[in-house]
Amino acid sequence: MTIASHTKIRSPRQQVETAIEEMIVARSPGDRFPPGPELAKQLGVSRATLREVLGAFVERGALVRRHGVGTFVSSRIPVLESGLEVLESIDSLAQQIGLETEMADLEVLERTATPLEAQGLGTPAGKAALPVLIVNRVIAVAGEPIADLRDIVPLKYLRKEDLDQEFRGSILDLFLARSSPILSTSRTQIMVVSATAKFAQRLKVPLGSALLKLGAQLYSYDEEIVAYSVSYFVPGHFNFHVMRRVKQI
Amino acid sequence: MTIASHTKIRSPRQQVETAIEEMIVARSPGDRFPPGPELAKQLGVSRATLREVLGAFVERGALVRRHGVGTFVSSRIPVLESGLEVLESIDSLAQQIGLETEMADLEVLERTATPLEAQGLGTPAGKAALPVLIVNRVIAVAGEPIADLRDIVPLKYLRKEDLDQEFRGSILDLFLARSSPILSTSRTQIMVVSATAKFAQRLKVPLGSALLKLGAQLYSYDEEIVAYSVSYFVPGHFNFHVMRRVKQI
DNA sequence: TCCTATTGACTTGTCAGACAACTAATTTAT
DNA sequence: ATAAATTAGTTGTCTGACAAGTCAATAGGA
Repeated sequence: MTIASHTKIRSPRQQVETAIEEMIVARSPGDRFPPGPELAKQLGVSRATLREVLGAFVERGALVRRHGVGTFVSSRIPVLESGLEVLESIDSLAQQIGLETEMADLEVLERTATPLEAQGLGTPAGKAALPVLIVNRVIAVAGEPIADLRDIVPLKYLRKEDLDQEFRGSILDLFLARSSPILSTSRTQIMVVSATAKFAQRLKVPLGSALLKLGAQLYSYDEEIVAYSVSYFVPGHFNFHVMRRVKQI
Repeated sequence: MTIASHTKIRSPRQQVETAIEEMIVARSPGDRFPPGPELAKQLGVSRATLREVLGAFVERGALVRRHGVGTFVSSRIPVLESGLEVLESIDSLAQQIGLETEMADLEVLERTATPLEAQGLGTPAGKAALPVLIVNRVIAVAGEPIADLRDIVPLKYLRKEDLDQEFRGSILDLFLARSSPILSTSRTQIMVVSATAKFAQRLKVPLGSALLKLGAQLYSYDEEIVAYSVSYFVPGHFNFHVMRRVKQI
């Protein structure tokens, strides 16, 4: 048994993924990519592996491949990975566009989940009461509230003690930093609601004004729901968008 | 030169794609997929091609692959392809869940685009006036309005004469049926607005109530914007959701 | 008996090299 | 000049093989 190095072992696939991503951001929309065989050699990887990775970027809409012609950077992506299809914390989103966020009204408590919360966590109804950690807070920029976030996490995955003084308000970032549980995807429902008295007060908006509500189940790599989060956004501060592919017939 | 058959030539990739899709819907979440080599032989295709297609489904979150273990149907997809990441017309969406839709207040006109519309179509400002076709209508179910749709299409791609008596209200479906232009993706902005007097009247909702607004650029295969559409949805009739992948660090 | 290695079968991940299919520009023939 | 044929370059697909990971069964030691 050799002494394990502390550098993470990254599979060829992962290496190529980040390399391609860097190549894309370094190029302008419409630019040509090096031909497959050449790029594969350059990255020290087989063409098959390279093709699998390129295919993923095509699927995401970042690259366009044309049979017999070439591979090109898509001309319709202003900034890579800024859409809703990638799950990132509000903090890192704000950081990318150079915003300083503040956290207000933080509230952390442990209790049993309400039926609605249990449903959001995918627990079959009628089961024993599920103990959860509730993290509630308001995100503000320059003193102006822009979002109200509530995370519901089964105690199995996170306890009150795990939140140290440095807690910046993002359960997602916490999980990613601990790398346990390992996260994979999130299923996010998109809704609109009118501000109730409670939210009107917390977000400093008129009663009954329109809010964007996102409800998200966070899935671990082994397909467990590790968190259910509900967010309310004040319009105008974030630009959410989604790349949708057309269902060919 | 042989006489061309009227059956569309489908590449191995496309054939495998539909085959896999059928396999997924025929299975239950968590079910095991046949091992790669076996499935490849069964579909009459090489394992490399199969892997590329499977990778696309993994990227979409419909399948999960585990090194050394197997490939499984994702347990987090209730119905395949019902999320926002796939662009389908309201009609086909409604049809899938067994709803009969009606079209009301249809309005079709040709004029030049307003600056805002031109911007939505990606035309550089200050250019010559862009002639467009405007298609406006309300979608209703059982007499109850659920959405207000407006499509803005440059006359280059669609003229008033192209809309026959059978026009069902969906520009998307029309383009798909004509298969010209060939569509690829759509970039959709997600917003919330309060109903103005105009929309309150058209959608029969209280003035100032919350509406979900989607603004979408429709891209052709050669990356031209062929339509800009703005939709207003009355809450509660559609469940929009998005699968978001977690950005690993 | 119980616990711990080891083995082996199975599956996905990666590799190498080759050829087919397609596109666009160039060249040739009419 | 126009149209057809050629050619170079690129993506699409195929074949067969081996590496790497997982898991259960088995053998060995306490």
